[in-house]
Amino acid sequence: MSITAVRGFNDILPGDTEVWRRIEDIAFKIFSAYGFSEIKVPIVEKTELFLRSIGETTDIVEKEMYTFTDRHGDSLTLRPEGTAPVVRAYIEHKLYANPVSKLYYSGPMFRYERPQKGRYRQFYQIGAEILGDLSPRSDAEALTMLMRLFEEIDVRGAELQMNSLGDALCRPVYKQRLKDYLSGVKEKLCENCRRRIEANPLRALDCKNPGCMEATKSAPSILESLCGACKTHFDKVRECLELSGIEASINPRMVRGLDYYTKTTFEITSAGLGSQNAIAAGGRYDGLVEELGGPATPCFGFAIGIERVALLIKENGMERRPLTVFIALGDEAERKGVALLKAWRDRGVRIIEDFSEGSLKSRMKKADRMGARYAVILGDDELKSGTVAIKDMKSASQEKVSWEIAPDRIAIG
RNA sequence: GUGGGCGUAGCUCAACGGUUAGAGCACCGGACUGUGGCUCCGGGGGCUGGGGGUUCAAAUCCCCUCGUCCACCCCA
Repeated sequence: MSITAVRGFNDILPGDTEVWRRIEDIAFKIFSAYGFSEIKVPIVEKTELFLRSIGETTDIVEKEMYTFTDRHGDSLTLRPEGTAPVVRAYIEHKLYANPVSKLYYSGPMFRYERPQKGRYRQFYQIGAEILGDLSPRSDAEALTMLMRLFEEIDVRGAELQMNSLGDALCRPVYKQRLKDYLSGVKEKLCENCRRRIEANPLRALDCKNPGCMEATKSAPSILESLCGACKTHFDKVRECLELSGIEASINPRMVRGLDYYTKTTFEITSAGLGSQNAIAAGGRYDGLVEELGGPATPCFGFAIGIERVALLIKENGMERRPLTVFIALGDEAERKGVALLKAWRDRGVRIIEDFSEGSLKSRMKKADRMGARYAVILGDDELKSGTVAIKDMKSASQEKVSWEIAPDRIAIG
């Protein structure tokens, strides 16, 4: 058996790469319009960064990280998400000297999970972070930008769900109320959720076990436990979204898997992806920068799962620049072809030569198979007259054109 | 990490435990000596994912393993 790729690590092949390229191009264009700049951060970070940001008791940290010791004896980790590295860089380079930093990134993330459709061990995210803006309008603006992106790349049926997780003031109070409630219905909960009462009570609200869903039906809602500041913030976000014409449904049971979130959290899902249906998610993390050693800085950020978005728009026909296949007949034509191709490509024409020696028939067939828009034939007749025969593969019409103007003809589809 | 389905030609899939594992599409060649797509004819392709076991006989049954998909868990 020959060597294969590592489980959960995929090759993205031509056909798909065009879709990916388009997603990235449109995202970057829209982000730029909203004033964001690109940041590139390393794929490997010190393990401690993720322990402190994501949370030591989260699933990601406890069982999904690619952690190893390097030759120097340092514990390093392949980044499982993009926010922590960006925040690290923000602090390290003192970007907080600026009034606000709007940053976006794109690249691979790594989590040791069981691969599934739309879930791989190396997966790609496009993310954006607003650092240094406490206004609820920046939450709404980021969400508006995101929904605009999905509209532009033609993702159908993207649904926005939101929640607020409160802050350091009101979340602990709510957590206790929820713990008390859950303890009261402990008998009806699944084994998993019983453990959650102490470890992570919010998770119980998210459980799909029918018994748990029934038992938590009348559990206290976090939205009713928000402190004044958090409530005002959440209301403002909703108002701004409405003003932007963005529909959002409120889901007080939606919980995030990372510890650093505060106030607004959200998830955008799309039908047709099975159970891995979140195509983007994120929220506010007002405490993270300080937690990692920087000045207190309110932030909002999100990440998009490129594989999942690519699955949704795969059907859309990708337009490419027209391809031309060059067919030279005979030694002299081949020599002339070398010079012509060089000159034409320098002018930006997308053209490949068919170097095979089969019959013209078979070479035409090959050109057709390669998806050529045009076939350019250079034989004895054309050599004499300083022309090439350009065959339009769609209409089957053919004309002889001088070497000078041929590249203009085949440049257009 | 748990439970389940599925791995046969490049692709989609056939083949009751029993000849040399087939079909469609794709590919290559010919009919058509400088012209593709349609038609007809011919051809090449497979360690049946891998390893072990049961059997006179395994693509088929059993075990292990790898991969993939679904659900759970979790998440983008």
